[in-house]
Parts: sequence; C-alpha cells; structure tokens
Amino acid sequence: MIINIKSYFDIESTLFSGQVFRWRKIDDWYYGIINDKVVKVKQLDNAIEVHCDDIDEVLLSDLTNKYFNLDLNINKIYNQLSKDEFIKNSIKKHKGMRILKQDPWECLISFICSSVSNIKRISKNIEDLCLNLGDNIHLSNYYRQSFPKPKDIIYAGPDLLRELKFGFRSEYIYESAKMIESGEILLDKIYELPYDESLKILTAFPGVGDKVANCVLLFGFNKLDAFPVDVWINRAITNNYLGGGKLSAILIRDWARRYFGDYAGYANHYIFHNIRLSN
DNA sequence: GTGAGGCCTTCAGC
DNA sequence: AGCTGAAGGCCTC
Repeated sequence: MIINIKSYFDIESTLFSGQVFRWRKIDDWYYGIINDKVVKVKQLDNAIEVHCDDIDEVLLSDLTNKYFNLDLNINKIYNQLSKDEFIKNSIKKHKGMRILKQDPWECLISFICSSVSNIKRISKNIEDLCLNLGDNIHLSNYYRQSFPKPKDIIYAGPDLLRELKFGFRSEYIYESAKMIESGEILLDKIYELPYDESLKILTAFPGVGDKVANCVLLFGFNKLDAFPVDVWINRAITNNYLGGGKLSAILIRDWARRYFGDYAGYANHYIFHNIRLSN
C-alpha cells in the first residue's frame, strides 16, 4: 500500500543513522520488523510504499505512521532549531531524517550494547540475539526473527550472551531483563513521566548511564528534548558552541537542552549523523 | 564531587 | 604475523 507524506521524509538516513539496528536494504526495499511483523518499505516521492503479510491495510497504515512518526510536521521542528549556521547546515544535509518511535524494550537492550562499541558490532549482537532467542517471522519467503522478550533472555542466561560475544554487557542485559520481568521497573510508566524522572528510572538499570538513558528516551519514548552526549557530540558541542574547553557530559547536555529547546534531540541526531558520515 | 582504570571484543594500523 | 590502541559508556574505587 501507498502512504502519502506531507512533509520531508528520508528513509535512508532515518534507518541508517544509528538509532536502530535491524533494518536491511535489498535493492530499493528496506526490510525490517515493526511490532513483531516483517515489513518492507520503499521510498517514493512524497510517499512510501509498504508491504506486510499479516495485517490489513488500516492496521498497517497505523503501524507505519506511528513508527516513522509520519504525522509530525517536521518543518515546525526545523524552524525552531534553525538558531545558527552550524545546526542549519547539519539539518540541510539530511533533511527528512526522522526520529523513530521504537519499542522501548528493544531500544533499551540495543543501547546497553552500544557502550564502547560501534554500529557494525551492535547490529551483529542484536541480530545474533534474535536468531537465537526470537520467533521466526516472515514476509512471503523473506525470513527474520522477532526481538526476544525479557523472559527469553532470562531463560537463556548470561552465559549464552557471553557466547554471543556481548562481553561485559551480558550481565547488564540479563539483570535488566530480570528487573523488567519481575515488575521492579515498569517501562510503560515512562511515557507519562517528565524528563528528569524518566532519566532516574532508566539509569537504575545496570549498564545504563546518562548517555544510554537519553538514547532510550529519544528513540524509544519519543521524548524529543532528550540529548545523549557521547564523545562525538561532546566534541562537536564544545568546539562549535562552548569554546573548545574540556567540559563534563552533563554540563553539555544541560546547556544543549536549554539552547535547542523542546526539540534538542532532533538537533542532537542531525549533528551526530553528520559527524559520523564525515569520519 | 571528580577522576582514573578496567571491562569484552573487534578491527585498523603498524 | 602478532602487537597495540581505540571504539557511540558504565561502574568502582
């Protein structure tokens, strides 16, 4: 089915900018999993074409609209963020790149994996996890696996994660799964909570510090004022805005959230994607 | 309160 | 070929 899009949308940068790790491109089609269903998506002019075996067009349209946040008027965000030449240039190069609304649980595990890692390795880790513990799902003859549930990871145990080369992140993932399965932390509650309280809850998970928590808030909970500060963002913000000195990540985060405002997370991701491509 | 060191694994660079 | 250091942080002392 065809879904029309009113404002800018660029599927390539949206799916391959390091916010999500399971999409694969084959010819003009992007294959991925949304809500445990295999879908394929193709970019058209002012529209996308989407296929999925399992659900009717109304559901597929809802699913896709929500995941890609297609109802969002991204021009409004660009206008609010265009405060200086640096950010304007960052946006210009990848206009249409959108922040997804991913499943928070998958997002949490993905970004626990991201610590001292890189996109290639994160993608392999996550895919191996799904191959071993997920359910088989498919779109005609294209087969993938769903993302495992917390109980699947608990059943497998940290040793399997070590075998799958998650390294020191293995215990973090296992313990986090237990905290969710036991009900000690309810992820869904975070949707309703303000930034500071959300952050406090997420950083209670082992392996989740300020940077990872901000990624989960931004990419999983669509809290668009979240601002993850990794080494690259740290360098970019200090050099371009704060005189190039050595500053703590928290200070940079707080400064950027004030400066960029409600859509600081969008600014963050455009800046990050630009740095990554230029290195 | 702030800072260094260690942690799994991979991969590029010598 | 085999070594060394760095890679989207976090935790501990």
